Amino acid sequence: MSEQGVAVRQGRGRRPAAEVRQAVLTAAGELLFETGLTGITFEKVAQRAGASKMTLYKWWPSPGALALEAYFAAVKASLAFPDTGDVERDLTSQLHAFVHLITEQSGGRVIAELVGAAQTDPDLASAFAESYTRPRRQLAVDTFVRAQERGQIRADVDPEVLVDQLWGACYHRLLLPDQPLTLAFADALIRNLMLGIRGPASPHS
Amino acid sequence: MSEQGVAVRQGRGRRPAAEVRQAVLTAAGELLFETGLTGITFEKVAQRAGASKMTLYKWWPSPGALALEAYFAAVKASLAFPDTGDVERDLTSQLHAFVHLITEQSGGRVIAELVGAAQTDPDLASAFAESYTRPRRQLAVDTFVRAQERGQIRADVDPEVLVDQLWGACYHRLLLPDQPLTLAFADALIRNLMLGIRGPASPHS
DNA sequence: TCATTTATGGACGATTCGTCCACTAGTGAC
DNA sequence: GTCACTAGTGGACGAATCGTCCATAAATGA
Repeated sequence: MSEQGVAVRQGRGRRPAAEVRQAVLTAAGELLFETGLTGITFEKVAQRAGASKMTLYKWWPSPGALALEAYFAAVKASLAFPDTGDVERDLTSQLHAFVHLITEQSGGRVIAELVGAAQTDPDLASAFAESYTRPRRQLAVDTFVRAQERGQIRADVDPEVLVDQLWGACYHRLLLPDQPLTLAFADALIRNLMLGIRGPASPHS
Repeated sequence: MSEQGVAVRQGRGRRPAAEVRQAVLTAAGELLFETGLTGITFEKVAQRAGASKMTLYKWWPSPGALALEAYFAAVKASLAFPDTGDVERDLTSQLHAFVHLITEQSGGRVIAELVGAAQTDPDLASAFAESYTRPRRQLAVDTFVRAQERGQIRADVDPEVLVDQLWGACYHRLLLPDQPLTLAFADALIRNLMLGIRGPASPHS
């Protein structure tokens, strides 16, 4: 564990690349959780890491890219999905874990700010899609496909749509907050999809 | 970049407040759709509107707040929901309209950038929630409540959750793009919820 | 050992930001 | 209609930040 605060380093000349890289990522991660994405500038990170600004400009295309890498280096986001053979159970535990992640302290705020910054930074957007959105979607889709093969979910349902109706709904409450993001909400999401919401008076198709 | 749209105005002294306000909102709206939210700074807007920077600082707390107001002034977002007595039809037409809005040219980009900026600007966030998120959610919830009274949707379903599973899913594809945001997607959202996705081998009844 | 590579501290111009000023035209009371 | 008050205008200013560029010196690898 690194010391919180500014790492003052004296001396000119070269430092081992691996050492610098680690110091920069650590400093960026600390700043990210302390001050949010706004606190991430090459200048501040370089100062805290005891590194030269020029080095950061050389290694990362933008502060956002650095923040993204620092975030993943810091949380080592566990992407593992359970597979017990029961979709509903697997989805519940996975969604609960997700809700915990983005509800706890700065976890959700950091993700929200990264998503937010990606809206005006194409490079960050593609980096985020590549290293976060796409792999996570794929794991969820795989879960649905397995459930379809087991007959637990109708075969004519598009798994990609389900991802948006479960995780997307959670992101909605994170990014456009109005209603609370709770475990009960996650349960309701799954229940609505599994059982359907149609009432007795609804016209059949 | 060209000088298109710059309103050159000469003369010192005072101008009527209403005139200035209109000029500022118009200029901000143009800039918003031309260059995105990034193009909205007090300096640039003031120059284009032929207004003084100080006036803008006096009237709006931040460029984001100005952009938000300019956006609504520009699009006069129609919030009207149809009510034909058939939920599924009403939801479909409303979701289609929404998909059109955020799919067409800059409409979606502007909203995405506003939501994005709100992640790091608390003032903009609350303004956005107040004038956009909350009223829109309410209208959707009202639709669901009416449907429940008609027996078209089960009474034990939380309308707020449905909002996230329909509109939230669309925002998900807008803000964390990976899969296309189409009318067919909107239809699939509604179908999944109305019918349910459970297959014959699902362990729960 | 020694030539090469590369990070360091520091400094630089350019840009943008928020504030302040003197000036003057619009506004409203009388 | 007059006149004092209000409020927007152009311009300028310091502060802060950005991206870039040095000369220097430590690490690297042959």
